[in-house]
Amino acid sequence: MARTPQDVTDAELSILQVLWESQTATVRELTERLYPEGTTSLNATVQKLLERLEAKKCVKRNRKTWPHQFSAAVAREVLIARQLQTTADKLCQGEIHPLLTSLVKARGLTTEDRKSLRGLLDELDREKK
Amino acid sequence: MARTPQDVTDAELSILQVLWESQTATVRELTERLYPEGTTSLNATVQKLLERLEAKKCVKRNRKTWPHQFSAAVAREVLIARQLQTTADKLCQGEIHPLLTSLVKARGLTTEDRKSLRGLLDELDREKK
DNA sequence: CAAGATACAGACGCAATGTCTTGAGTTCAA
DNA sequence: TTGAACTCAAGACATTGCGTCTGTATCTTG
Repeated sequence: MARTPQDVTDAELSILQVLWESQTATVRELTERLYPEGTTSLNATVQKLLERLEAKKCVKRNRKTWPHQFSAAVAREVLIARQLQTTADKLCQGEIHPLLTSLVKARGLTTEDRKSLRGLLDELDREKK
Repeated sequence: MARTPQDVTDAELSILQVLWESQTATVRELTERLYPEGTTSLNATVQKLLERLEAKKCVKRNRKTWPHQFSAAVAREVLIARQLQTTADKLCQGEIHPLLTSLVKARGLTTEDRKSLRGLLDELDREKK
């Protein structure tokens, strides 16, 4: 049973989190944000993580500027959707309905939440008609 | 940035999948089911996986019988919920609403699905009044 | 008791992932 | 223009997770 590598790893995700709020950032900025007390070698760490994110097409790099400017190439929503699909594949043979049921049954769904959900469902109904 | 071990690994999950349908099984039965062509050393592999699952309280072992009988100690639904929460924690600061939105917007939601969802929401509304 | 099966403890090996080293390229002030 | 300081790039390294295997103790049955 071979192991399946992660989509986006924890350290990589922490980088994306920053990029999602900052739009754009340099290696130095990211390092300072993520490892305020860190040594300078962590610059290389961040650089490597960015390199891997770029390979996964999760980050865009602008090589025209100096230093390079990095920005997110995937929205948070995309990662969420991807992760949900992975969960569905592993635990429900790809079905997403069980996930919905689980979430709806979970505590922490406010009246507001339920209302907005209904709104979404209504929209879908109208679309598919 | 330390790595976070997985809740239930892939190989472990494959064991649970079998237990979920069989209710109960021995090491031998599990091995034959999961590795039909396998060598006998895989018995030890399965044994080890069961041992780890037991430590994680995902599997119960009946030591009164010989050979031991194993059964699942967590329902699939629990793992689903746990996994969803993990996703929410990593990507939405614990909020589950974004997950719902993502799922509802995803393709593959039939009219039936939407109807049953509404049913669930109605139930909730009645509960909370 | 002997033989065969099962249980258990520990070790092994590979791959994933976070980190670091080194050397080359780039910019800019003196 | 040259040197100092910064950045980039490629690869190596260390730790750990995880699937697998070996060896030995323990149990059951004939």
